[in-house]
Amino acid sequence: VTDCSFALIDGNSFYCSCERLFEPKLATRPVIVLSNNDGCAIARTAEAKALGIRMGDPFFKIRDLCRRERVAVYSSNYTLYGDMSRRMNWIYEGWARAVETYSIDESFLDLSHIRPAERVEMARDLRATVKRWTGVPTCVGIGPTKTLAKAANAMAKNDSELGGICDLTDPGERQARLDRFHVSEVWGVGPRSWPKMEALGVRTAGDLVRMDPRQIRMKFTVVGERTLHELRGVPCVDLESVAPQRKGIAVTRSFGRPVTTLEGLLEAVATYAFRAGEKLRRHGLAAAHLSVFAHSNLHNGDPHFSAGATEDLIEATSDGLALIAAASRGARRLWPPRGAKLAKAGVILDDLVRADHAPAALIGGRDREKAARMMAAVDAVNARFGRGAIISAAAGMKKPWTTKFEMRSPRYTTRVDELPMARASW
DNA sequence: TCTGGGGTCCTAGGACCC
DNA sequence: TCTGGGGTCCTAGGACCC
Repeated sequence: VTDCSFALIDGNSFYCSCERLFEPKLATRPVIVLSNNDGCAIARTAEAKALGIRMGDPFFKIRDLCRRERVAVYSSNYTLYGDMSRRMNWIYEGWARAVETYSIDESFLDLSHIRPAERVEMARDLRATVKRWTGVPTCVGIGPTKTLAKAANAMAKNDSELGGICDLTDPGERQARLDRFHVSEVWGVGPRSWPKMEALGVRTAGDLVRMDPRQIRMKFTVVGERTLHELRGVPCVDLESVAPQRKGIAVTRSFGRPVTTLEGLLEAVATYAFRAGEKLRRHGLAAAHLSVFAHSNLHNGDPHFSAGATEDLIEATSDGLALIAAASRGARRLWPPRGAKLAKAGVILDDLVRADHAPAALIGGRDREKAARMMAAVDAVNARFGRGAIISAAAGMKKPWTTKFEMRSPRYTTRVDELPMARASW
């Protein structure tokens, strides 16, 4: 085994940090960012956490607290976060032998080419550069496996004395720290597993390291066994510098207002299907199956309804209009909702194939050339004038059901008409 | 009393991640 | 009034093949 080394670098309270970039006066104020539909808190700064705001807290339950404590509240601005993420990854490429973009705010770096004694110094430079070039504060975890790098990253976050960097390369220090690291914080050990682990006497990551791999495999399958070996420093999970081909694409949204009519549902699924088509085309893929689902509010005691329908496409396609047609068929099949009000719907594409490998239907297919030319034109116009410049009429014009984003910041870095304004006086 | 031995594919459900 | 939106992988069991 060669001397592997990975780093996990991530943005601190990433969405909140992105919002702070263009509102410097928020630097010391608590900030939170809400999920789609302004539903729950999904990102909180340290100041917001200190006020007791938890991950996933419904906004309507903490609204008063936020007003009282002058918490800055934002809707999600994925365009901004995605662009900042792209900039950060571009920086990482210059430091690492290979980079795996793991999520919008986390990347694994392959540091095997850097001598062990120099890795922390390098991490310091990287953090400083990311801060200087993007403004986003980060933490770095270093270890001989991805699972250890991930744990190290969490340790760097939790222990302010570490200065944002934790290195678990040294076996002695590693063991000491793993013994103080609760097993529920380990990457791959979820809320279903850790109570079962505690029942086996496993409380910390260090306890897990000392277990018999065969016993862990029996109770937690190979997934659990891999985690154990990774914590021992034996790499079982490779760095994926090339993103594997997508297996499915979903566009699902809660409604800003409940939907009670078939027309409303048809507009919504047409909107989602069209958007799903855009994602397909950006990846050069086509879908052979399309599913539609809709359900009522699952939290508030309203009459319950939940249904889905899957449509076969005659041939795998990325044509937005063909997807809308299939989504409409699906929506009509699951209608009516038996008196329930619909709170959410979605479109899911499965069985994705590369568009240039998609077999053509012998009978009943469309004119694929023509459809492809039209979609290319639509994509070009929307790229230039903004998404939604051209839509399908089936998506509707008024859209009373549209998901709420009532506190969204401008798309500062990607839209000319939303550029930040600087004023100077002298 | 006793009923083969090897496969593949698909699906649903569970668990996990951010 | 009000509670997110994406993904992945593994396993067991059923259906089927020769």
